[in-house]
Amino acid sequence: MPRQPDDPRAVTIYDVARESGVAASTVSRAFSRPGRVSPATADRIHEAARRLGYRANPLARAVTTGRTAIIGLVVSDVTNPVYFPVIRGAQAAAADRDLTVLLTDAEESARKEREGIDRALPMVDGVLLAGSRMSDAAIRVVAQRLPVVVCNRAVAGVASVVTDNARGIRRAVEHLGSLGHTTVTYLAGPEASWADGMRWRAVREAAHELELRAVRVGPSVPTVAGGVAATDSVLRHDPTAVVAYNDLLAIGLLRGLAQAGVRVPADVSVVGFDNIFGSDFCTPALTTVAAPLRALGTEAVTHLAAQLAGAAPHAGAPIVLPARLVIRESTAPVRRQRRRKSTSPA
Amino acid sequence: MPRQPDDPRAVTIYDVARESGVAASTVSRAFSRPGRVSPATADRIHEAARRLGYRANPLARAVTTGRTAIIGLVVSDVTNPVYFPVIRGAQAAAADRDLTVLLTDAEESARKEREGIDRALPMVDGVLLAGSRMSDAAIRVVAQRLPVVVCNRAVAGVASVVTDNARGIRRAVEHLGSLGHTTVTYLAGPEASWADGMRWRAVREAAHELELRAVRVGPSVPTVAGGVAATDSVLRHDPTAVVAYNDLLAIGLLRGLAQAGVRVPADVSVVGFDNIFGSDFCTPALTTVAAPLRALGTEAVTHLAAQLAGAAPHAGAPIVLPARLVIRESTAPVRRQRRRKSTSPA
DNA sequence: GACGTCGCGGCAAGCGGTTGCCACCGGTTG
DNA sequence: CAACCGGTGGCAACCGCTTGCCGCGACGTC
Repeated sequence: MPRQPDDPRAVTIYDVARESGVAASTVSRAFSRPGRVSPATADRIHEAARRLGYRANPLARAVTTGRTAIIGLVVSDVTNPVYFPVIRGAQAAAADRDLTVLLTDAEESARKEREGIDRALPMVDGVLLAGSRMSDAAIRVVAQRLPVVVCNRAVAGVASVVTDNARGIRRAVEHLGSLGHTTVTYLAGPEASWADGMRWRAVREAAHELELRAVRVGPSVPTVAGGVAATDSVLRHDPTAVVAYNDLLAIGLLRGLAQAGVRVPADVSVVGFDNIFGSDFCTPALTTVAAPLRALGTEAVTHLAAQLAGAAPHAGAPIVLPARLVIRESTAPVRRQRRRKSTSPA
Repeated sequence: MPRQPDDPRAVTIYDVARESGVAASTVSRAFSRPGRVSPATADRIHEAARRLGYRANPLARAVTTGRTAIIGLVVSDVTNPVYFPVIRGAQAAAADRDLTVLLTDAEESARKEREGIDRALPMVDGVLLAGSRMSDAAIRVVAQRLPVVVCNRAVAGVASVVTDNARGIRRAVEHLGSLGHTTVTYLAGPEASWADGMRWRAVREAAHELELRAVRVGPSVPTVAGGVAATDSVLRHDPTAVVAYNDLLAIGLLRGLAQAGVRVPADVSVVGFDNIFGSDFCTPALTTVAAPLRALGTEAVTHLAAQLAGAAPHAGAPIVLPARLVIRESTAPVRRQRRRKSTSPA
């Protein structure tokens, strides 16, 4: 690699070394091993570095230390608004620790996810799985190669941080109960989703305790379109209150319901989960369980960073973050009569 | 760096070399210089590599070649839904070319943007600026260090890909005109925004040609909250039709208008710009100029990749991508009487 | 049969940092 | 006064991969 004269290569420790009259190793130490060189020399070196505009080449560093200070963030679908706050939180927390985030979008495809991970794996120090299509086993495989933290999912042996699904759902069901609803219909998300399982279970348990009836419809793809599509099956159960797996689904349902001429919340109450962008300005504004999305991101990075620093993986029970119920306009007291075709005259 | 026995270092070209009985350099060539080694040896090497599970270390490669195959993607705010499709498009196009995307969120702060770029710069081959808070000059500085493509902004001397603001706005104004509106009110976005300038100018020109009156109110921060906040100033102009700088603003305005008791579209028509997630399910569903968001991302990456491959920067006129008008429910024929305080009893 | 040509593989010098080890130095300590 | 010691800085080997250059043998040509 002949160094052309017109190739303004970045300045290296060697340049700084020459400039400040010390050996390259000393320059290196001045930066990465504070205290190892005398204050006087350190000053001289830093001064020279400043003058020359020296910036350590993270790649060269990485090749020796094996650490890149990059963490991978895998999302199943960048286009899904739930991830925005998560990404932001992760990004911010990473920046605080001088880590860089490498985002990988799986585009809802297991193959793309695999490819993305393969591409990223060799250059990251750790991985944050925020919504992964991979199997637990596959995740565990990755986890034994490098630190991994998963979001909103529990994988045995891997650190994870999750929303308090149970409490959140519990609040929602209580809310519905207090409005006089006697049965709550759960509109399920994807079969394979850990969170879906948790939420449905929570619905059932809360309903049981509060002496309500719980019914489940689904599964369905957790998108607005999925919600629209699920409308018929939902209506078939003649519900007065439905709790959706997530906001996307709930918003779709809202739409489907409107098209079907069912009034929300007059005829049926709807509550979502996540409190995503848009859940406040859809019509009616969605009552929803607000997941601590941003916190999920920051918390996950915090734990990942701890692992990078050598801490034990904290692979026991997931770290759970509190959710809260945001009551808006899609829930209301149950009507007396059953809606639609209920021939009973009141 | 003593290699501990319990340190399962990744397998290197040396391992593969030993396994297949050739020199490391041959292994290297077998991978990065197809045709340079005989088919027979290449096979042997690939076979050995497969057996050993060899994966090239991109960092080590980067340190010699100076190319990382990573491109930086800077967004002013990951939380802004406009970026989702852009990110996805960029990501997908990058993956096609075996490039990896390093996302940097500026969190709407120039300082954070600077920091993010500084962190990313040394390890990326090129940068995609999709919404940058930086000055043209600052961008040019970056651009002379490495390939840069900007989105939705024109910076002299830097390649850029933009939405056809003029045509898009033109369609919107025509639409409004055909509905009988005689004046269109433009709710401006941020002062410093290039796109805002383009859009306002386009409104004015289109209005002029169609013999409509154009008025401008703003600037305002381009968020839902900003839209809500701008409601009063908008109403002060007693508008019948407003086109907002973007959907976020439009959605906020919709909300503010609703609170103020102004009916959309009966009393005033509203059109947004971008066609972001949510613009279809807000109430009323927003008529908006659909920006080719995903295409912006893919196109930008395409051009960046071309530059990486040595192509000239195409720094002339921006590449412009077509927009189209999506007519939904927030626009309608103008009412006869003026709204609000029009004491006419209707 | 001597000589170019060409294909293929190896050697070794990097790329920019990091780090184990050692040498040197001024100051303590016995 | 010698042995010792902690603080500093330099030397040189490496990290994993790329690549310029060379050599070797097979083949083609006059």
